[in-house]
Amino acid sequence: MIIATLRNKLSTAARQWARAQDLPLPANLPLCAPPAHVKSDISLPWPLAAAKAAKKNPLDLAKSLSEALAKVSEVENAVSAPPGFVNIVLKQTALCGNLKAITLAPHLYGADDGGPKTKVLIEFVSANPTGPLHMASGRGATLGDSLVRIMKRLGREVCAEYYVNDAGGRVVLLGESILARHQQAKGHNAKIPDNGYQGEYLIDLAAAAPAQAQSWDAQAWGRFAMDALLSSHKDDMRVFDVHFDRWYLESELHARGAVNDTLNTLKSRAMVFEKEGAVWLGTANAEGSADDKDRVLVKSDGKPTYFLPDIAYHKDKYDRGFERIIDIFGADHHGYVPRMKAAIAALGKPADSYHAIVHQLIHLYRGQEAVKMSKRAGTFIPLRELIDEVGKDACRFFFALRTPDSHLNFDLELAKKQSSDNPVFYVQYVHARICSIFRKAEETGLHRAGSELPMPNALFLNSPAERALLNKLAWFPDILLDCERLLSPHPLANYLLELAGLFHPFYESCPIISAGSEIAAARLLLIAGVRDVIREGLSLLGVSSPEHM
RNA sequence: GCGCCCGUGGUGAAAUGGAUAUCACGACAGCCUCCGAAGCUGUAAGUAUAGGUUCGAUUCCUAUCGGGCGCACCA
Repeated sequence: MIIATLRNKLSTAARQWARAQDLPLPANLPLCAPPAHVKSDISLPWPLAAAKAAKKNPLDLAKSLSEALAKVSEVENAVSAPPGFVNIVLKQTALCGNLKAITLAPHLYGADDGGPKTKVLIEFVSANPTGPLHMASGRGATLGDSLVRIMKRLGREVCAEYYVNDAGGRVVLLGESILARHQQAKGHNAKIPDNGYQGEYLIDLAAAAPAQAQSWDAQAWGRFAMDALLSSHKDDMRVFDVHFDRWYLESELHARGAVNDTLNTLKSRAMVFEKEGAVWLGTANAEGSADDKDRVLVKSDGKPTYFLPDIAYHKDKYDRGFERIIDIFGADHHGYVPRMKAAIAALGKPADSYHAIVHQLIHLYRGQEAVKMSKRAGTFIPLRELIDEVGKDACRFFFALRTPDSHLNFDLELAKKQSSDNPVFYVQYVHARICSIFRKAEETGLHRAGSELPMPNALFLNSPAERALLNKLAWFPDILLDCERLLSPHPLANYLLELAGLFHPFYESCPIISAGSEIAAARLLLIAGVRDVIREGLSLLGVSSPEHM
């Protein structure tokens, strides 16, 4: 946790310096990893930002600050660089101490940084149980699950939920659709409703129904299909290594009257009005409202829209004590965000307690041709097919590499063909290679399995390739904080790719088994650190770390 | 029409307003008697366009062009 330690020490030193200079105190001193051509471990751009307000030359500020920071015990040297950076080189002993700490307790590296203990609920996927999960759900699942893992490691109290829309008119519509498939299978001339579910998965599902299904009505068929599809969603998530603390059923809300209670709450807060026989949430003209329209809560036929139970569900999240609510949506639902924000405000909850992550959609191609994905029309690629064809690790890493904002095109045929080019294997290969080196070290008697490697002499691990690895390992905890701040695992995936990229040049230039025993021990410690950080990092992404490939 | 998101080498992506824009795939030229060649070394190639703000813009603002998505008493 050397970067976190340095952040504290450098900030303290900078505050003392600023006081002596009669300058405004830097609230937090941002530490950056320097660009490739700068040969230092930490870079501080702060003097550039502060120069204007202080009415000083940034380079002069940097020079003066660097002298103050050079006194921090972990700092080898601190120098100013134009136009106003402070570049810091860390002591070899400090980086080696960090390395040693990683290998002693890899699972604690980057863990619990003493940050906020707010209770967080992250809801994701939440696909309707009216068809198999499709490929696009893989993106939200990867995003949510990786984020939950990262935040848990950082010591946050976070729960993952999947909301299941198992109530309302969809049950009957699904039932009518599968019943038609059932009758077609018996040779009858049955028609799937126009707005029903055309997907061929209902043919197999109808065939799998028990004997007593002969007497079922559409409602019973719908119940049967929905149970089966929900169960397939659970299987898919298990295979994709995505964990939910709770599968929250919409029917639970109706069963215990939470939907009506929520309506009454909104009424008592004077957020509701009646018009044309329907009940509306008056969000259009509410002060500071996120939404520009009023929304129907109860239709003129007396039935609630999807929106009212959704509000009830979100109210329940707050009622259960969660202080921060994060919803993950695909871009096809982004229009939903303003109205949910307005609903949160209508419930009297603070606006900043609710956050929606909107990830862009995956556009599916077959060759040059775009394929429109639709569960109703049955034109989609099931997530399960993608996992089976490309592999869980490759899928998750592929999705984890991109920001939620990126629009990505996906050609399944290409993905299958190129799956061996997937960057995840580049990272996993480093892990397997290091494991192989340890096996070799044991065979040759250089190292005993399970024995502790000594703290290296400061004269070792000094070559550029070794220093680069030591430095990169030091930034891992900071990367996890970036992921939390950006609410996305993509900085971690990119970090692992860069770490792996630094290992291979080291491997080429620094032999281990054939080196002298002291150097060998130091290098074994270094690669143990790389191995551990890769394993920890991949596991946060839900990706395995094989010892052989 | 209105709103949200995105335009980065041939392809796919990265870069809290910071330094000489990073990585992988592909291309080209090399490297296995040597701890795993799923690897390494080197070369060529990039911020859609036009303005603006700034000491500094891939990043912020405006316009244009291109693409995705959304604008129900469906969910």
